[in-house]
Amino acid sequence: MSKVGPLDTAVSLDSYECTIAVECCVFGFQENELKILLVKRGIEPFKDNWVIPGGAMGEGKTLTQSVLAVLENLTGIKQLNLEQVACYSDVERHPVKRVVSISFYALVKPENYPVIPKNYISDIKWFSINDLPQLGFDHDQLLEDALKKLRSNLRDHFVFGELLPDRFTLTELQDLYEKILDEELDRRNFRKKILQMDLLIDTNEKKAGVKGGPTLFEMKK
Amino acid sequence: MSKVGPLDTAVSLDSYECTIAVECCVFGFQENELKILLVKRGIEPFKDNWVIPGGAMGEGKTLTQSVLAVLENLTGIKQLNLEQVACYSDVERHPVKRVVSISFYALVKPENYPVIPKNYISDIKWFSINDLPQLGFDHDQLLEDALKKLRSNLRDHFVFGELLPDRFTLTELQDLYEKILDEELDRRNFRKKILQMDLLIDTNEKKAGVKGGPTLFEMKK
DNA sequence: TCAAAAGTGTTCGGCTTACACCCATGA
DNA sequence: TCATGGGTGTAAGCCGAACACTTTTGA
Repeated sequence: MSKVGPLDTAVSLDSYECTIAVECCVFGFQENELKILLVKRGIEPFKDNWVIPGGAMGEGKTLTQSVLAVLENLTGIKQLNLEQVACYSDVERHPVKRVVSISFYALVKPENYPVIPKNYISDIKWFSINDLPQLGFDHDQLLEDALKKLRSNLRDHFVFGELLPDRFTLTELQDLYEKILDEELDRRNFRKKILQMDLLIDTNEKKAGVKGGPTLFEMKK
Repeated sequence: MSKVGPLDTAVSLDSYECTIAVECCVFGFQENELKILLVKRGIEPFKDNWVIPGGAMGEGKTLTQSVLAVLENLTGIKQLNLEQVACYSDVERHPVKRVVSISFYALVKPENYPVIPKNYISDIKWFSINDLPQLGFDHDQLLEDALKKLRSNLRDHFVFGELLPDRFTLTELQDLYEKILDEELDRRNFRKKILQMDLLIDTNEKKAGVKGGPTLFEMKK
Protein backbone atom coordinates (compact mmCIF):
# COMPACT_ATOMS: atom_id res chain seq x y z
CA MET A 1 0.00 0.00 0.00
CA SER A 2 2.72 2.44 0.92
CA LYS A 3 5.14 3.26 -1.84
CA VAL A 4 8.27 2.76 0.16
CA GLY A 5 9.02 -0.24 2.29
CA PRO A 6 9.09 0.53 5.98
CA LEU A 7 12.66 -0.54 6.34
CA ASP A 8 13.87 1.88 3.73
CA THR A 9 12.02 4.63 5.38
CA ALA A 10 13.19 3.50 8.76
CA VAL A 11 16.37 5.13 7.81
CA SER A 12 15.84 7.52 4.97
CA LEU A 13 12.37 8.65 6.00
CA ASP A 14 11.68 10.03 2.58
CA SER A 15 8.09 8.83 2.52
CA TYR A 16 4.97 10.88 2.30
CA GLU A 17 4.21 13.57 4.82
CA CYS A 18 1.07 13.99 6.76
CA THR A 19 -0.70 16.55 8.87
CA ILE A 20 -0.35 16.16 12.60
CA ALA A 21 -3.02 17.57 14.87
CA VAL A 22 -3.23 17.90 18.61
CA GLU A 23 -6.52 17.73 20.47
CA CYS A 24 -6.96 18.53 24.11
CA CYS A 25 -9.76 17.54 26.46
CA VAL A 26 -9.93 20.43 28.91
CA PHE A 27 -11.56 19.35 32.13
CA GLY A 28 -12.92 21.76 34.68
CA PHE A 29 -14.98 21.47 37.83
CA GLN A 30 -17.86 23.92 38.24
CA GLU A 31 -21.16 23.86 40.05
CA ASN A 32 -20.16 20.54 41.52
CA GLU A 33 -19.94 18.93 38.10
CA LEU A 34 -17.07 17.65 36.04
CA LYS A 35 -17.12 19.64 32.83
CA ILE A 36 -15.33 19.62 29.55
CA LEU A 37 -14.70 22.52 27.21
CA LEU A 38 -15.99 21.97 23.69
CA VAL A 39 -16.03 24.12 20.58
CA LYS A 40 -18.53 24.25 17.76
CA ARG A 41 -17.14 24.19 14.27
CA GLY A 42 -18.03 27.07 11.98
CA ILE A 43 -16.96 25.38 8.77
CA GLU A 44 -17.08 22.06 6.98
CA PRO A 45 -16.43 19.26 7.54
CA PHE A 46 -18.58 18.70 10.61
CA LYS A 47 -19.88 22.26 10.49
CA ASP A 48 -22.05 23.01 13.56
CA ASN A 49 -20.78 19.93 15.34
CA TRP A 50 -19.25 20.15 18.78
CA VAL A 51 -15.67 18.88 18.93
CA ILE A 52 -12.72 18.75 21.27
CA PRO A 53 -10.56 21.83 20.79
CA GLY A 54 -7.39 21.27 18.86
CA GLY A 55 -5.25 22.38 16.00
CA ALA A 56 -2.37 21.50 13.77
CA MET A 57 1.05 21.01 15.23
CA GLY A 58 3.03 24.22 14.60
CA GLU A 59 6.07 24.10 12.36
CA GLY A 60 8.57 25.07 15.02
CA LYS A 61 6.66 23.67 17.97
CA THR A 62 6.61 20.45 19.88
CA LEU A 63 3.28 18.78 20.44
CA THR A 64 3.06 20.18 23.93
CA GLN A 65 3.82 23.69 22.74
CA SER A 66 1.17 23.34 20.06
CA VAL A 67 -1.45 22.33 22.61
CA LEU A 68 -0.50 25.23 24.84
CA ALA A 69 -0.88 27.60 21.92
CA VAL A 70 -4.33 26.27 21.14
CA LEU A 71 -5.45 26.58 24.74
CA GLU A 72 -3.97 30.00 25.26
CA ASN A 73 -5.94 31.15 22.28
CA LEU A 74 -9.16 29.67 23.58
CA THR A 75 -8.99 30.39 27.26
CA GLY A 76 -6.09 32.69 27.95
CA ILE A 77 -4.58 30.04 30.16
CA LYS A 78 -0.84 30.01 29.77
CA GLN A 79 0.38 27.27 31.99
CA LEU A 80 -1.19 23.98 32.82
CA ASN A 81 -0.61 20.32 33.31
CA LEU A 82 -0.86 18.36 30.12
CA GLU A 83 -1.02 14.63 29.90
CA GLN A 84 -0.57 12.69 26.66
CA VAL A 85 -3.37 10.24 26.12
CA ALA A 86 -2.98 8.49 22.77
CA CYS A 87 -2.52 8.74 19.01
CA TYR A 88 -5.25 8.27 16.45
CA SER A 89 -4.30 7.31 12.95
CA ASP A 90 -7.22 5.70 11.16
CA VAL A 91 -6.88 6.55 7.52
CA GLU A 92 -10.48 7.68 7.24
CA ARG A 93 -10.81 9.55 10.49
CA HIS A 94 -10.81 12.92 8.78
CA PRO A 95 -13.13 13.02 5.76
CA VAL A 96 -11.07 15.47 3.72
CA LYS A 97 -7.44 14.62 4.29
CA ARG A 98 -5.18 12.29 6.21
CA VAL A 99 -4.67 13.59 9.74
CA VAL A 100 -2.97 11.87 12.64
CA SER A 101 -4.02 13.28 15.99
CA ILE A 102 -2.28 13.14 19.31
CA SER A 103 -4.66 13.69 22.17
CA PHE A 104 -4.00 15.24 25.57
CA TYR A 105 -5.98 16.21 28.55
CA ALA A 106 -5.60 19.28 30.73
CA LEU A 107 -7.08 20.26 34.07
CA VAL A 108 -8.02 23.87 34.66
CA LYS A 109 -9.22 25.78 37.65
CA PRO A 110 -12.66 27.30 37.37
CA GLU A 111 -11.31 30.81 37.85
CA ASN A 112 -9.99 30.77 34.31
CA TYR A 113 -12.85 30.88 31.93
CA PRO A 114 -12.62 30.58 28.21
CA VAL A 115 -13.31 33.66 26.22
CA ILE A 116 -14.93 34.42 22.90
CA PRO A 117 -15.11 32.01 19.99
CA LYS A 118 -12.64 33.02 17.30
CA ASN A 119 -11.77 32.19 13.76
CA TYR A 120 -13.57 29.14 12.50
CA ILE A 121 -15.24 28.39 15.78
CA SER A 122 -18.82 29.53 16.11
CA ASP A 123 -19.33 28.70 19.77
CA ILE A 124 -17.44 27.53 22.82
CA LYS A 125 -18.99 26.10 25.95
CA TRP A 126 -18.48 23.99 29.05
CA PHE A 127 -20.50 20.81 29.03
CA SER A 128 -21.25 18.58 31.95
CA ILE A 129 -19.67 15.19 31.47
CA ASN A 130 -23.11 13.70 32.05
CA ASP A 131 -24.82 15.72 29.36
CA LEU A 132 -22.72 15.70 26.24
CA PRO A 133 -23.67 16.28 22.64
CA GLN A 134 -22.54 13.88 19.98
CA LEU A 135 -19.12 14.99 18.84
CA GLY A 136 -17.73 15.35 15.33
CA PHE A 137 -14.91 13.26 13.87
CA ASP A 138 -13.87 10.44 16.20
CA HIS A 139 -13.91 12.76 19.18
CA ASP A 140 -16.36 10.66 21.18
CA GLN A 141 -13.61 8.08 21.27
CA LEU A 142 -10.90 10.60 22.19
CA LEU A 143 -13.01 11.87 25.04
CA GLU A 144 -13.72 8.41 26.34
CA ASP A 145 -10.03 7.54 26.31
CA ALA A 146 -9.04 10.79 27.98
CA LEU A 147 -11.59 10.27 30.72
CA LYS A 148 -10.35 6.76 31.28
CA LYS A 149 -6.80 8.02 31.63
CA LEU A 150 -7.89 10.79 33.97
CA ARG A 151 -9.65 8.28 36.21
CA SER A 152 -6.71 5.96 36.19
CA ASN A 153 -4.34 8.77 37.12
CA LEU A 154 -6.68 9.84 39.86
CA ARG A 155 -6.66 6.40 41.42
CA ASP A 156 -2.90 6.11 41.24
CA HIS A 157 -1.63 9.46 42.33
CA PHE A 158 -4.58 10.98 44.15
CA VAL A 159 -4.82 14.72 44.83
CA PHE A 160 -5.91 16.74 41.85
CA GLY A 161 -5.86 20.25 43.22
CA GLU A 162 -5.42 21.56 39.66
CA LEU A 163 -9.17 21.48 39.22
CA LEU A 164 -9.98 23.44 42.35
CA PRO A 165 -9.35 27.00 43.53
CA ASP A 166 -6.06 27.48 45.37
CA ARG A 167 -7.76 26.93 48.70
CA PHE A 168 -10.46 24.37 49.07
CA THR A 169 -12.18 22.25 51.68
CA LEU A 170 -11.82 18.50 51.93
CA THR A 171 -15.48 18.15 51.08
CA GLU A 172 -14.93 20.07 47.85
CA LEU A 173 -12.02 17.80 47.02
CA GLN A 174 -14.07 14.75 47.78
CA ASP A 175 -16.94 15.99 45.60
CA LEU A 176 -14.44 16.40 42.78
CA TYR A 177 -13.19 12.86 43.19
CA GLU A 178 -16.67 11.46 43.30
CA LYS A 179 -17.66 13.27 40.13
CA ILE A 180 -14.58 12.19 38.24
CA LEU A 181 -14.71 8.58 39.37
CA ASP A 182 -18.49 8.49 39.25
CA GLU A 183 -18.77 6.69 42.55
CA GLU A 184 -19.38 7.60 46.17
CA LEU A 185 -16.54 7.64 48.66
CA ASP A 186 -16.64 7.28 52.42
CA ARG A 187 -15.91 10.65 54.00
CA ARG A 188 -13.73 9.42 56.83
CA ASN A 189 -11.71 7.04 54.70
CA PHE A 190 -11.22 9.68 52.03
CA ARG A 191 -9.94 12.24 54.51
CA LYS A 192 -7.62 9.71 56.14
CA LYS A 193 -6.13 8.72 52.81
CA ILE A 194 -5.71 12.22 51.48
CA LEU A 195 -4.24 13.62 54.67
CA GLN A 196 -1.78 10.81 55.21
CA MET A 197 -0.37 11.51 51.76
CA ASP A 198 0.95 14.67 53.33
CA LEU A 199 0.39 16.77 50.21
CA LEU A 200 -2.06 19.27 51.65
CA ILE A 201 -1.50 22.10 54.07
CA ASP A 202 -4.06 23.07 56.68
CA THR A 203 -4.36 26.85 56.34
CA ASN A 204 -6.02 27.09 59.76
CA GLU A 205 -8.75 29.15 58.20
CA LYS A 206 -12.36 28.29 57.74
CA LYS A 207 -14.49 28.77 54.73
CA ALA A 208 -17.19 31.31 55.46
CA GLY A 209 -20.77 30.96 54.36
CA VAL A 210 -20.87 27.21 54.81
CA LYS A 211 -22.48 25.47 57.73
CA GLY A 212 -20.12 23.48 59.86
CA GLY A 213 -17.23 25.86 59.19
CA PRO A 214 -15.00 23.61 57.09
CA THR A 215 -11.22 24.08 57.09
CA LEU A 216 -9.51 25.42 53.99
CA PHE A 217 -6.56 23.49 52.64
CA GLU A 218 -4.05 24.19 49.93
CA MET A 219 -1.54 22.11 47.99
CA LYS A 220 1.98 21.87 49.39
CA LYS A 221 4.73 23.86 47.67
CA MET B 1 6.80 30.66 14.93
CA SER B 2 4.20 28.65 13.05
CA LYS B 3 2.73 30.40 10.07
CA VAL B 4 -0.87 29.69 10.88
CA GLY B 5 -2.51 30.21 14.23
CA PRO B 6 -3.52 27.02 15.95
CA LEU B 7 -7.17 27.92 15.97
CA ASP B 8 -7.30 28.40 12.24
CA THR B 9 -5.63 25.13 11.74
CA ALA B 10 -7.82 23.50 14.32
CA VAL B 11 -10.39 23.49 11.65
CA SER B 12 -8.81 23.90 8.28
CA LEU B 13 -5.63 21.98 9.03
CA ASP B 14 -3.86 23.53 6.11
CA SER B 15 -0.60 23.93 7.93
CA TYR B 16 2.70 22.35 7.16
CA GLU B 17 3.08 18.63 6.94
CA CYS B 18 5.62 16.50 8.68
CA THR B 19 7.05 13.03 8.59
CA ILE B 20 5.63 10.56 11.08
CA ALA B 21 7.73 7.62 12.17
CA VAL B 22 6.93 4.60 14.27
CA GLU B 23 9.53 2.93 16.45
CA CYS B 24 9.04 -0.37 18.20
CA CYS B 25 10.92 -1.82 21.14
CA VAL B 26 10.75 -5.55 20.55
CA PHE B 27 11.26 -7.46 23.77
CA GLY B 28 12.15 -11.11 23.92
CA PHE B 29 13.19 -13.52 26.63
CA GLN B 30 16.10 -15.83 25.86
CA GLU B 31 18.74 -17.56 27.91
CA ASN B 32 16.97 -16.35 31.00
CA GLU B 33 17.53 -12.73 30.03
CA LEU B 34 15.21 -9.97 28.94
CA LYS B 35 16.40 -8.91 25.51
CA ILE B 36 15.62 -6.21 23.04
CA LEU B 37 16.02 -6.30 19.29
CA LEU B 38 18.18 -3.50 17.90
CA VAL B 39 19.33 -2.63 14.40
CA LYS B 40 22.52 -0.95 13.28
CA ARG B 41 22.12 1.86 10.82
CA GLY B 42 23.96 1.54 7.51
CA ILE B 43 23.65 5.18 6.51
CA GLU B 44 23.87 8.68 7.90
CA PRO B 45 22.73 10.18 10.14
CA PHE B 46 23.86 8.01 13.03
CA LYS B 47 25.57 5.56 10.67
CA ASP B 48 26.88 2.54 12.58
CA ASN B 49 24.79 3.41 15.61
CA TRP B 50 22.40 0.92 17.13
CA VAL B 51 18.81 2.11 17.17
CA ILE B 52 15.33 0.84 17.89
CA PRO B 53 13.78 -0.57 14.72
CA GLY B 54 11.23 1.66 13.07
CA GLY B 55 10.13 3.32 9.91
CA ALA B 56 7.90 5.92 8.40
CA MET B 57 4.17 5.60 8.68
CA GLY B 58 2.86 4.22 5.40
CA GLU B 59 0.57 6.32 3.25
CA GLY B 60 -2.42 4.04 3.49
CA LYS B 61 -1.59 2.54 6.86
CA THR B 62 -2.47 3.24 10.43
CA LEU B 63 0.34 3.51 12.94
CA THR B 64 -0.24 -0.04 14.09
CA GLN B 65 -0.21 -1.38 10.55
CA SER B 66 3.02 0.49 9.92
CA VAL B 67 4.68 -1.05 12.94
CA LEU B 68 3.52 -4.50 11.91
CA ALA B 69 4.97 -3.95 8.45
CA VAL B 70 8.31 -2.95 9.93
CA LEU B 71 8.42 -5.97 12.20
CA GLU B 72 7.27 -8.41 9.59
CA ASN B 73 10.13 -7.22 7.46
CA LEU B 74 12.64 -7.64 10.24
CA THR B 75 11.53 -10.81 11.89
CA GLY B 76 8.86 -12.45 9.81
CA ILE B 77 6.45 -12.15 12.71
CA LYS B 78 2.99 -11.33 11.47
CA GLN B 79 0.87 -11.04 14.51
CA LEU B 80 1.76 -9.68 17.89
CA ASN B 81 0.65 -7.54 20.76
CA LEU B 82 1.53 -3.91 20.33
CA GLU B 83 1.28 -1.30 23.00
CA GLN B 84 1.50 2.42 22.31
CA VAL B 85 4.02 4.07 24.57
CA ALA B 86 4.36 7.77 23.73
CA CYS B 87 4.98 10.44 21.09
CA TYR B 88 8.24 12.29 20.64
CA SER B 89 8.16 15.64 18.94
CA ASP B 90 11.25 17.65 19.83
CA VAL B 91 12.04 19.84 16.87
CA GLU B 92 15.69 18.83 16.85
CA ARG B 93 15.35 15.14 17.58
CA HIS B 94 16.23 14.19 14.01
CA PRO B 95 19.29 16.05 12.75
CA VAL B 96 18.21 16.21 9.12
CA LYS B 97 14.48 16.84 9.08
CA ARG B 98 11.51 17.23 11.34
CA VAL B 99 10.22 13.82 12.42
CA VAL B 100 7.57 13.04 15.00
CA SER B 101 7.84 9.48 16.31
CA ILE B 102 5.24 7.36 17.95
CA SER B 103 6.77 4.55 19.96
CA PHE B 104 5.40 1.11 20.71
CA TYR B 105 6.58 -2.01 22.35
CA ALA B 106 5.99 -5.60 21.32
CA LEU B 107 6.57 -8.91 23.04
CA VAL B 108 7.75 -11.84 20.99
CA LYS B 109 8.28 -15.48 21.71
CA PRO B 110 11.82 -16.74 21.35
CA GLU B 111 10.82 -19.23 18.66
CA ASN B 112 10.55 -16.40 16.19
CA TYR B 113 13.97 -15.12 15.46
CA PRO B 114 14.77 -12.10 13.38
CA VAL B 115 16.34 -12.74 10.04
CA ILE B 116 18.91 -11.01 7.90
CA PRO B 117 19.59 -7.30 7.96
CA LYS B 118 18.10 -5.65 4.89
CA ASN B 119 18.13 -2.36 3.08
CA TYR B 120 19.84 0.36 5.06
CA ILE B 121 20.43 -1.80 8.08
CA SER B 122 23.89 -3.25 8.43
CA ASP B 123 23.27 -5.46 11.43
CA ILE B 124 20.47 -6.70 13.64
CA LYS B 125 20.90 -8.29 17.05
CA TRP B 126 19.29 -9.14 20.35
CA PHE B 127 20.83 -7.28 23.27
CA SER B 128 20.46 -8.09 26.91
CA ILE B 129 18.67 -5.29 28.68
CA ASN B 130 21.59 -5.19 31.08
CA ASP B 131 24.21 -4.74 28.43
CA LEU B 132 23.08 -2.14 25.95
CA PRO B 133 25.08 0.02 23.60
CA GLN B 134 24.44 3.73 23.43
CA LEU B 135 21.64 4.30 20.95
CA GLY B 136 21.33 6.84 18.15
CA PHE B 137 18.78 9.66 18.03
CA ASP B 138 16.80 9.94 21.26
CA HIS B 139 16.30 6.20 21.38
CA ASP B 140 17.82 5.79 24.83
CA GLN B 141 14.86 7.78 26.04
CA LEU B 142 12.35 5.79 23.97
CA LEU B 143 13.71 2.56 25.36
CA GLU B 144 13.60 3.79 28.93
CA ASP B 145 9.98 4.87 28.53
CA ALA B 146 8.98 1.61 26.87
CA LEU B 147 10.58 -0.41 29.64
CA LYS B 148 8.81 1.66 32.24
CA LYS B 149 5.49 1.02 30.53
CA LEU B 150 6.22 -2.69 30.21
CA ARG B 151 6.95 -2.91 33.93
CA SER B 152 3.87 -0.97 34.83
CA ASN B 153 1.71 -3.21 32.64
CA LEU B 154 3.29 -6.26 34.17
CA ARG B 155 2.41 -5.14 37.68
CA ASP B 156 -1.16 -4.32 36.73
CA HIS B 157 -2.25 -7.18 34.57
CA PHE B 158 0.25 -9.89 35.38
CA VAL B 159 0.70 -12.91 33.11
CA PHE B 160 2.84 -12.20 30.09
CA GLY B 161 2.86 -15.51 28.32
CA GLU B 162 3.60 -13.71 25.04
CA LEU B 163 7.27 -13.83 25.87
CA LEU B 164 7.39 -17.56 26.56
CA PRO B 165 6.88 -20.70 24.50
CA ASP B 166 3.30 -21.94 24.37
CA ARG B 167 3.90 -24.27 27.28
CA PHE B 168 6.05 -23.19 30.16
CA THR B 169 6.69 -23.94 33.79
CA LEU B 170 5.84 -21.60 36.62
CA THR B 171 9.51 -21.22 37.37
CA GLU B 172 10.14 -20.06 33.83
CA LEU B 173 7.33 -17.55 34.16
CA GLN B 174 8.70 -16.35 37.46
CA ASP B 175 12.19 -15.95 35.98
CA LEU B 176 10.66 -13.80 33.27
CA TYR B 177 8.93 -11.59 35.79
CA GLU B 178 12.05 -11.22 37.85
CA LYS B 179 14.09 -10.22 34.84
CA ILE B 180 11.58 -7.67 33.63
CA LEU B 181 10.96 -6.15 37.02
CA ASP B 182 14.59 -6.50 38.03
CA GLU B 183 13.71 -7.78 41.46
CA GLU B 184 13.38 -11.13 43.19
CA LEU B 185 9.99 -12.61 43.92
CA ASP B 186 8.95 -15.13 46.51
CA ARG B 187 8.20 -18.43 44.81
CA ARG B 188 5.18 -19.39 46.89
CA ASN B 189 3.59 -15.95 46.73
CA PHE B 190 4.19 -15.72 43.02
CA ARG B 191 2.57 -19.06 42.32
CA LYS B 192 -0.38 -18.28 44.54
CA LYS B 193 -0.98 -14.97 42.81
CA ILE B 194 -0.59 -16.27 39.28
CA LEU B 195 -2.72 -19.35 39.81
CA GLN B 196 -5.57 -17.55 41.53
CA MET B 197 -5.85 -15.29 38.49
CA ASP B 198 -7.16 -18.36 36.78
CA LEU B 199 -5.51 -17.55 33.45
CA LEU B 200 -3.28 -20.58 33.18
CA ILE B 201 -4.15 -24.17 32.43
CA ASP B 202 -2.35 -27.07 34.03
CA THR B 203 -1.50 -29.39 31.12
CA ASN B 204 -0.84 -32.29 33.50
CA GLU B 205 2.44 -32.86 31.78
CA LYS B 206 5.88 -32.46 33.15
CA LYS B 207 8.83 -30.84 31.52
CA ALA B 208 11.51 -33.46 30.84
CA GLY B 209 15.16 -32.92 31.47
CA VAL B 210 14.67 -30.72 34.51
CA LYS B 211 15.16 -31.85 38.06
CA GLY B 212 12.06 -31.79 40.17
CA GLY B 213 9.79 -32.54 37.21
CA PRO B 214 8.01 -29.20 36.91
CA THR B 215 4.47 -29.02 35.52
CA LEU B 216 3.88 -27.40 32.16
CA PHE B 217 1.21 -24.71 31.92
CA GLU B 218 -0.31 -22.84 29.03
CA MET B 219 -2.40 -19.70 28.68
CA LYS B 220 -6.16 -20.10 28.73
CA LYS B 221 -8.05 -19.83 25.44
C1' DT C 1 22.40 -41.79 46.66
C1' DC C 2 22.85 -37.28 46.25
C1' DA C 3 22.25 -32.65 44.53
C1' DA C 4 19.06 -29.50 42.56
C1' DA C 5 14.80 -27.82 41.64
C1' DA C 6 9.60 -28.21 42.35
C1' DG C 7 5.88 -27.94 45.18
C1' DT C 8 3.22 -26.57 49.22
C1' DG C 9 0.58 -23.45 54.07
C1' DT C 10 0.65 -20.43 57.74
C1' DT C 11 1.44 -16.32 60.23
C1' DC C 12 1.80 -11.34 60.64
C1' DG C 13 1.18 -6.60 59.62
C1' DG C 14 -0.77 -3.01 56.98
C1' DC C 15 -4.31 -1.31 54.23
C1' DT C 16 -8.99 -0.89 52.92
C1' DT C 17 -13.84 -0.94 54.20
C1' DA C 18 -17.78 -0.25 56.85
C1' DC C 19 -20.03 2.24 60.14
C1' DA C 20 -22.40 6.43 63.96
C1' DC C 21 -22.10 10.18 66.82
C1' DC C 22 -20.97 14.93 68.27
C1' DC C 23 -19.74 19.73 66.96
C1' DA C 24 -19.85 24.16 64.40
C1' DT C 25 -22.25 27.28 61.77
C1' DG C 26 -25.81 29.77 59.01
C1' DA C 27 -30.50 30.52 58.56
C1' DT D 1 -33.13 26.61 67.91
C1' DC D 2 -32.79 23.88 64.34
C1' DA D 3 -31.24 22.02 60.15
C1' DT D 4 -27.25 21.20 57.53
C1' DG D 5 -22.84 19.92 56.84
C1' DG D 6 -18.03 19.19 59.16
C1' DG D 7 -15.20 16.52 61.80
C1' DT D 8 -13.60 12.27 64.07
C1' DG D 9 -12.12 6.56 65.64
C1' DT D 10 -12.55 1.67 65.75
C1' DA D 11 -13.30 -3.05 64.42
C1' DA D 12 -13.24 -6.70 60.66
C1' DG D 13 -11.79 -8.51 56.47
C1' DC D 14 -8.52 -8.78 52.79
C1' DC D 15 -4.17 -8.70 50.61
C1' DG D 16 0.72 -8.84 50.35
C1' DA D 17 5.16 -10.28 52.62
C1' DA D 18 7.94 -13.36 55.02
C1' DC D 19 9.36 -17.82 55.84
C1' DA D 20 11.10 -23.91 55.77
C1' DC D 21 10.39 -28.46 54.80
C1' DT D 22 9.14 -32.43 51.78
C1' DT D 23 8.94 -34.51 47.13
C1' DT D 24 10.58 -35.40 42.59
C1' DT D 25 13.90 -36.09 39.29
C1' DG D 26 18.43 -36.14 36.73
C1' DA D 27 23.06 -37.09 37.24
